[in-house]
Amino acid sequence: METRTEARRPERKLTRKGEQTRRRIVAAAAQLMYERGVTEATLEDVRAAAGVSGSQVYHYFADKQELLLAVIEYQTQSVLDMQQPLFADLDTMEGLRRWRDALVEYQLRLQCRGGCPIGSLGSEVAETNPEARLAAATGFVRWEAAIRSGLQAMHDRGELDADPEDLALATLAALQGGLLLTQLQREVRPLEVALDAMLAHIASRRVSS
Amino acid sequence: METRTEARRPERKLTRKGEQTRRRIVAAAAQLMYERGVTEATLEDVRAAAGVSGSQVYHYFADKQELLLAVIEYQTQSVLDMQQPLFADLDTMEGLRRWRDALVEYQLRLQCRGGCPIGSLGSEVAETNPEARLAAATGFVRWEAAIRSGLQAMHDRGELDADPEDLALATLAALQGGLLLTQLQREVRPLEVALDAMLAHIASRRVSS
DNA sequence: TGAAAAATGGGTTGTCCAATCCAAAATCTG
DNA sequence: CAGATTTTGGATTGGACAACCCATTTTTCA
Repeated sequence: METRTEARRPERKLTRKGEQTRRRIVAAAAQLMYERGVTEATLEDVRAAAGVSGSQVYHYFADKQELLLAVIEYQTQSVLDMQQPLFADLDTMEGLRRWRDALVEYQLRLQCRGGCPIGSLGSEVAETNPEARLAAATGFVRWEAAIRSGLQAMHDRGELDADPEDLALATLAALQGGLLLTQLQREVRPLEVALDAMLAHIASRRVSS
Repeated sequence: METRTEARRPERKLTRKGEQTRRRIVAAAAQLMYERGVTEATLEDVRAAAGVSGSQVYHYFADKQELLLAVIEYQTQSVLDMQQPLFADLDTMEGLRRWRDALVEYQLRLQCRGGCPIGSLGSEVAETNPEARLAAATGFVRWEAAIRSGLQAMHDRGELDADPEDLALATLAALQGGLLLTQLQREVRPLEVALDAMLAHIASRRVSS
């Protein structure tokens, strides 16, 4: 797969059916790339998993690269959607703790497999695919913004004596590192202690008014 | 590349020259796999980069999998060797800070490219290659142990009111997450704030005797 | 020093996979 | 409903790459 630097081709108009088929392909590709990595997920696998035939994939995507970019956006949206209900409460320690618990719980359900969908993709493409690297980086920027907004609210209420931007970025880093180690060790403990340490750090910066 | 679960073949005896050639192959493979990822680093590339010809690679390694395992061990050793001088001082806040500075400095020199050699390999192979996943996990266990021993010394002196094992694991997680985000964003800030937050957390658990 | 073992060179094979093509069926739109 | 457009099916091609083979040269060591 070559890295393309050209502009995205103009979106063709899709019928309802076409839209559905496209969606199915992206979802199947996302799943396979998550399970096996980008290079090991062949378009033949994607074709079969999506239940489409022959040239379908190339009818909706110029090449594997374009499909990959769609998958990165799809995974970013999925990850954010899943946490959406929890983001609203990240302006209290209780909310942060519920968020932490949910992340740990989720990894347990997955038996510590898979890691972070964005992080895994990002790591794989970072050095060989500038466009995809940027897409993953953008996903993380959105994720970080969601975390920051809770901490910012805490800060605005005068309850936090630290830069919310730094704290949010550090928290996301701890989460990513925790997920990676959890994935490799097949134990949730790395994720738990990483998040706990970061929450303790945040708590220690709280102002007892 | 298929995942082999069989036992390692008995090491053949190597001459001095053979030893050197093997080393060159592993070093070249490590570099290429670091730059391009495992699947994109072809054995033809490795052959050329190592300056060996034709069947050399298969003379020293049964298949790509065996070479990959050798590379993971090689990278683990490299990473630990590079930090060795700093590990000894991880029992003081000053030592921890010097370690932090060195890691940040190193990423700056690399222009934030490449990420962590072990983490990148680990992430790529985690879900498709149990043996390689285990090798990467083992590398991290060794790394964690090196960090822990400093914190353990602090704890043993009664200067640290926290579990050194948890702190070491959390610190490694923050480091890994920081490296990943730094690699994707091409800025050192994620690594800086992740490590700073963790050092601040450790400092906050210090006992002012 | 000479036979055995190890190292090297280069060619070959079979498979897998991204990408392309052409024609047929379904769907939309005036 | 009819012509245009979109969607689908299946077959094919061309290239890349892991893995294998055998002959030749170099090194070891008895």
